[in-house]
Amino acid sequence: MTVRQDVHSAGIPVLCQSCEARHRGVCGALDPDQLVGLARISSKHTIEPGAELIGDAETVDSYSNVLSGVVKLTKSLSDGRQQIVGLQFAPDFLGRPFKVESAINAEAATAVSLCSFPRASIERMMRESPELEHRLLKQTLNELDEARDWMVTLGRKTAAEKVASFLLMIARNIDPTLDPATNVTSFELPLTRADIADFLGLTIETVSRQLTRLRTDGLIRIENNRHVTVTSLTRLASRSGA
Amino acid sequence: MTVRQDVHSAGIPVLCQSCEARHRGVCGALDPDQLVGLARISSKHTIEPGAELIGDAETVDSYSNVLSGVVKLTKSLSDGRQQIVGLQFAPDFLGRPFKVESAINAEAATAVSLCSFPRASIERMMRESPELEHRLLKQTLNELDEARDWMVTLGRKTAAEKVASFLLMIARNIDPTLDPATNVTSFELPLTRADIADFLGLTIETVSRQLTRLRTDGLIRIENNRHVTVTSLTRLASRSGA
DNA sequence: CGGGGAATTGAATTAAATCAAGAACGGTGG
DNA sequence: CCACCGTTCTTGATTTAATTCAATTCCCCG
Repeated sequence: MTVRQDVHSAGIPVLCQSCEARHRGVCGALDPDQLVGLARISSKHTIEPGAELIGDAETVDSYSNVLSGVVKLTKSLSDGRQQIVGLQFAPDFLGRPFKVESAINAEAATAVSLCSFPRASIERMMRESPELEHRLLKQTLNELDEARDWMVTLGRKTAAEKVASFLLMIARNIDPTLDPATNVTSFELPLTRADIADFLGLTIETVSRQLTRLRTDGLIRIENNRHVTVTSLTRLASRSGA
Repeated sequence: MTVRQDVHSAGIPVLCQSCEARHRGVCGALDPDQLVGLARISSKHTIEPGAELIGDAETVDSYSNVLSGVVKLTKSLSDGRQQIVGLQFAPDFLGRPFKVESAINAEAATAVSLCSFPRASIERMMRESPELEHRLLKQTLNELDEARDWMVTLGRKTAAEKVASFLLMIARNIDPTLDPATNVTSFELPLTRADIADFLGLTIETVSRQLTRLRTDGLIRIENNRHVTVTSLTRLASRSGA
C-alpha cells in the first residue's frame, strides 16, 4: 500500500494528491511536471454560502476547479427575474475561457472550496497541452448536453415533473456512485426553495406545494427543510416525465 | 482582384473556395494541405425540409458543416412532448464528438445544404490539429452560452416576451451583418408556428396570438405566413424582456 | 426564549392551455 | 387560370395550472 502510494504520487504536488480534479477533472490532462508548475501558482479557497464568485459583466481573471460544494450559475433579466442556468459540482472547471467578460453570475450555493489559478497561466497551458483543451472540450460538451436536457424540463414539463426531475438530478450529482439498482437515497439539498424555483422557472410556493405532494404521497421524506430522503427513486423517476 | 483571388485560393479545393465554414467555421483551422485531404473525403448534400439528419439514439458516423438553411435540434419526452433545444445556421458544425450516440434529433427546418465527412477522419484530424479542436471548443462554448440564454427565456419570460425574443434571434442569425443601428429588417421565418411553439415552450395558438398582437401593434408585418418584416427592432427589443 | 428569515398552506387571480370553429395559404390537376 | 383539397394558421370561448396575495408555522441562531 505504502509502496503503491509512493509510485503513484511520485512527483505529484501535495496540494493535488487527493484532489478529484486530478482524476475526473481537467487536471487529469497534466503530467507531474505540469502539475508542479500549476500547483505553484494555484491557491485553495473556501467560500461562504451566498458569496459571489463571478459577477455579471465582470472581467474574469482567474479560473477554478470546484473541490467541494455546489456553485450556481445564474442569469437575470433587467427587472430582476432570475434563472439558474447550471449547477457545478466537484470536480467541475469554473470559468468561461476566451471571453474577457462573463455573461453569467456564479455564486456559492453551499460552502464551496475552490482551487484557483490565474487566467493567463491556464490559457498558456492550454496552448501547450492539447490534452488540457481536449478535457475542457469534453466538459463543455457535457454541460451543453445538461443545458439542453434542462431546456426540455423548462419548456415542456409540468411543475410536478420539474420538481421530481430536480430531485433526481441532485441525487445523482451529490452521490455520483449512485447505483441505478438502489431505490433509496438521501442528501442535503444544496439549494433553498427560492433557488429551486429559480432553477425550475417556478415560484417558491409552487415548489413547496409540489414537495409537499411528493411527501404526502410517500415518495420522499423531508427533515429540517433541507434533508431529503428519497424512498423510491423508481417512483420519483416515473413522475419526472422522462 | 483576379490576382488577389489567385493568391488567396492557391491550393484551396474548389469545393471549399466559397465555403463559409472555411472563414467563420471549423475549417478555418485547416491549412491548404489539410483542406485538400478533407475535401477528398467530404461530400455536399442538399436536404429536404423536414428530413431527419440525426435520429435520437442513433449512432452517428458522420459530421457536417451547415452550408445553408436551418437545422433544428430537438429532444422529446416519451409521451411526445417536444422541445427544440437549438437551431444551427451556416457555418455551424453539426454533430456530437466523442459520443457514439446522439441524445438529440436533428432535422432540416428549411432546405439545407451540408458538407459531410466521415466521423473517423474528423476525429483523426482533431488529434493531429489542436487548432481544429480549439475552433470546436469555441463553437461549443458559444452554443452553451446560447442554450443558457434560452433557458432564461424558457424559464422566466412571458409568452409575449418569448415570441419577441424569438423574432430578434432569428433576425440576427439570418442576417449576421445586421447593424445594431438599423431599425428595420425582413426575413423568411425558417420555422412553422408549431416549431416556434416547440422552441418557446408554448402552444401554436399562443404563438399565433402573440404574433397577431405584434402585428396589430405595428411592430411587425407578416406576409404569406412566413415572411416577416420588423418595422422597429428597437420596440421589438423592448418587448423581449432582455 | 424570542426574533427573523425560510417554508408552508390557503384563497383568489390570471396567463396560457385546451377545445372548437373558421380562414388563409400552397400545391395539384383539370 | 381557377377550383379543389389538405395543411397551416388564426380567432374565439372555456378551462386549468400555476401565480399572486396573504397569513401562519417552522427552523435556526443568538
